[in-house]
Amino acid sequence: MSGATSEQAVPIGTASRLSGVKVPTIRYYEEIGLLRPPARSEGNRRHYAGAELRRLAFIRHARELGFEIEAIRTLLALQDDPGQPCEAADAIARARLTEVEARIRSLMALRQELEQMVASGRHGVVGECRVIEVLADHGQCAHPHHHPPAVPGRAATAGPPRPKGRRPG
Amino acid sequence: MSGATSEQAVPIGTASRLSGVKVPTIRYYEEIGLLRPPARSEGNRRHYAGAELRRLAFIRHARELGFEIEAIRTLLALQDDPGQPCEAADAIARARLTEVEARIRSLMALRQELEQMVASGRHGVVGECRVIEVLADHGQCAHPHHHPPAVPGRAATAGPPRPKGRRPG
DNA sequence: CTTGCTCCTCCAGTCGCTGGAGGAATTAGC
DNA sequence: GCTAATTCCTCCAGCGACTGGAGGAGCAAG
Repeated sequence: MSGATSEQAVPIGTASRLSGVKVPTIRYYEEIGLLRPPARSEGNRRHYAGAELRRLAFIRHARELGFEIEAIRTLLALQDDPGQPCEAADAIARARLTEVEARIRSLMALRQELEQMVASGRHGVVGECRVIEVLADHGQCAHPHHHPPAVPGRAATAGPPRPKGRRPG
Repeated sequence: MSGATSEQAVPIGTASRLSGVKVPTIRYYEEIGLLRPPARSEGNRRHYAGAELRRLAFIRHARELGFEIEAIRTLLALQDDPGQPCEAADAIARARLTEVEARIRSLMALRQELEQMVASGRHGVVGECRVIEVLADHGQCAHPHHHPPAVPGRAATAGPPRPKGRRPG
């Protein structure tokens, strides 16, 4: 909207360089409907102009912050319709913040355990290796960072490590 | 090694409950060679005894700590051979610790940005929504948490968000 | 003896890309 | 004008680490 110097359309490679999003990823975003199909040249090449480039930068930034594709889809829809109430966008961001906070807590617990593992200094052989030992015996963990994996009689049916997909941020 | 009360073989469902690893996941571990194929009953059912159950617990714990399958493969091989030097295991654990530390730093930067996004209080419409605004304009980020996505003339060919695969810990 | 549970194998799908094959079009240099 | 290099096109398979469903066999209890 404001003073963008270059409002001309650029090919996909340039869009990639400008946004930091790889070429196949840009095409992928188009395929899944995050990015609208851009205009094509005579020779069938995609050409991206200001609006699409801004959209791409938006997506990139949101991905860096770890928003899922579906969340970004919602955010983009909201952006396209500036009269909408802002609550939905706020809610998405707050949900993401909660996730990030939980993840930080979890990682800090893991860090502590890993630190204790590697802190015991160099010892010759695996037979007396603290790393292997601690991995083999969960009871040696100082703190209950993750749910106890259940040892003796019966156990929790619930969650193994984590569900699925990657998590960028 | 020490006093395991039940040394009898159990079926896969029980092994799952004991270890906290889902049944299909146990079969998957066997398929990719992390777990050795256990003995089978007459009716072709898997039966897990002490050693395999311990191996499964080891894998589970290592996965919780975010070790990749290939790292776990190495750790298991080391465990099987207690005369080996411990360095390899230490190195794997230290590498993982470094990863976790980097991830914590990155997440804390994201948290900060997300906090700023949501901190601006409730405002009516998307048109003046800080969340959307900040996402659209990377320049509004307080700190350079992620590499600048390249705006004007030329830009970095290098890395978008993150490479691949999931990351549990 | 039937009901209901667990188990078997096989295979496709998840998420968010990534990269290769095979070919067309554009651009750069001579 | 011609060639060579680069960029682009589409299609499709693969990554990691599972997850879950279909369709069927086995087994233990009532």
